[in-house]
Amino acid sequence: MELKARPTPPTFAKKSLIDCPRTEVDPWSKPLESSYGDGMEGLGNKTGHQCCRKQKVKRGLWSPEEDEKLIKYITIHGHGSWSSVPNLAGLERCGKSCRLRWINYLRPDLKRGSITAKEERIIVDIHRILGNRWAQIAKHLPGRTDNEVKNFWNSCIKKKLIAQGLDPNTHNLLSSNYKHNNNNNAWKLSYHSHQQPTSTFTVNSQISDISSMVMKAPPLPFPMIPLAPDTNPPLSHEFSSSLTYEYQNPKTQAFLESTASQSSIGSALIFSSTSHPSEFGMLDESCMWAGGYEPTQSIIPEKKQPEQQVEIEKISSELIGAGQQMDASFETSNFDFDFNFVESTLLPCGMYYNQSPIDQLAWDSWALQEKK
DNA sequence: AATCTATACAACCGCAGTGAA
DNA sequence: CTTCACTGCGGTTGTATAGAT
Repeated sequence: MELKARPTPPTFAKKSLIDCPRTEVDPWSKPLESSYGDGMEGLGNKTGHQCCRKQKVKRGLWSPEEDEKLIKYITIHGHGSWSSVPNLAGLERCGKSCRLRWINYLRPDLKRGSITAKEERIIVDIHRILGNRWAQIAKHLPGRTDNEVKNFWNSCIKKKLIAQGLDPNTHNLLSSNYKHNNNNNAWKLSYHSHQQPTSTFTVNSQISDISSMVMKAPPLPFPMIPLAPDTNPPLSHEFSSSLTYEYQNPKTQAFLESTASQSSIGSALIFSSTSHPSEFGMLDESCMWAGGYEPTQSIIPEKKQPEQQVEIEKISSELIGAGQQMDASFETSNFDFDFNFVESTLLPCGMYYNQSPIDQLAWDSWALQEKK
C-alpha cells in the first residue's frame, strides 16, 4: 500500500495574537522524538481510559511510526471496533486514543491549514445559535474536526468577540458588565450580562476586520453597533416571548413552494418560528437558523444526488439573482441546504442591519469582496 | 544566551448515550 | 431489567514553540 507523502513543512512565524488567524502551522510537524510517550504510563492508572487499565498502553504524543501503523491498518481494514484496533494494528495504545488520533489528525479527508475567514464566520454564526456544540458546528465545516473548531474558538474567536465588547457565550453586547481595560485594550467580565444581541451581520462585519480595528483604534464604541428600535421588545435572555421570529419571507416561501412542487425538494420545511433566535436550534432538527454565509456546496452532504445538487444551485442562483438578502438554512426530507441572504425585515437577528448605514456599507463591501 | 511568558493545538479525561449480552 | 463495553462529545490539561525580557 502506498502512503501519502508528507508535504514539505513550510516555514512559518507565529503571528501576533491580534492577527489571530491561525498560524501557518505545518500539519505534519512533529515534536522531538524524545518527547513522545515513551513509557507505559497507562498501566494501573486510575484516571486512564477504562480500556487502558487492563493493558500496557502508551500515552502522550504520537510518533510518526505509530501514525503510519494506524494509517496503514485503517486504510486496509477500516477501523471496525476501535477497541480491537490497537492489537490488530500493533499499537501499544488504547482504542480510544487510536480513534481520537485518526479522527482529529490522520483522517485523509481532513482539511489542512488555517481556518479561513469564511469558516470563521460560519463558526461564529452557528455558535450564536447552538452554543458550544462543537461537533454540530464542525459538521458545517467539511474537513474540520470538533476539536479543531473548539480550539480555534477558545484561542482566537473568543478573544476577538471580547475585544469587541461582545459576550462570547451569548454574542450579546457586554456593556457595563464588561469593563474595558485601557492598559491592555481588553474587555473583562465583571458581572452577569443582560444585553441586546447584535445583528448577525454586525458581528460578522466587525470580525472580518477586527485585527485592524483593534490594532489601530480602541475597541468599537457601542454606538457603532446599531441598537434595537424602541418599538421592539427587549432582546436578551429575559426575552419577551410575545415576539415571534419567522424564518422565511412570503416571497421566498412562495418561490420554494413552487419549486418544490416541480422538483426533488419535496416536502421542504419552509416555515418555523420561535420567540428567540437562540431557540432556533431547539425548535426542530429539520429547521434551524444558520445564517451568515453563502450558499455553498461544501455543506451539502456527499450523499446528495447530482440532480439534487443541480437543483440547489439553481435555487441559490435564482434567489441571489432576484436580489434577495436573507439568511436561512433549510432541511428537507431528503437533504438540507443553506442560503446566505439578509433581509432585515425578516430576520430579527439581522433586522438592524439595514438601519445602520455603517453596517450597510460593511455589508456591501463584504459582499463585493466575496464576489471577487 | 538564558529564561520567562503566551499561544496554539494535540491529547486526555470523564460523562452520557446506546446497544448487545 | 441490568450490566457492561463501546462510542462520541465537551471540557480540560499538557507540551512545543515563538516572542519578549
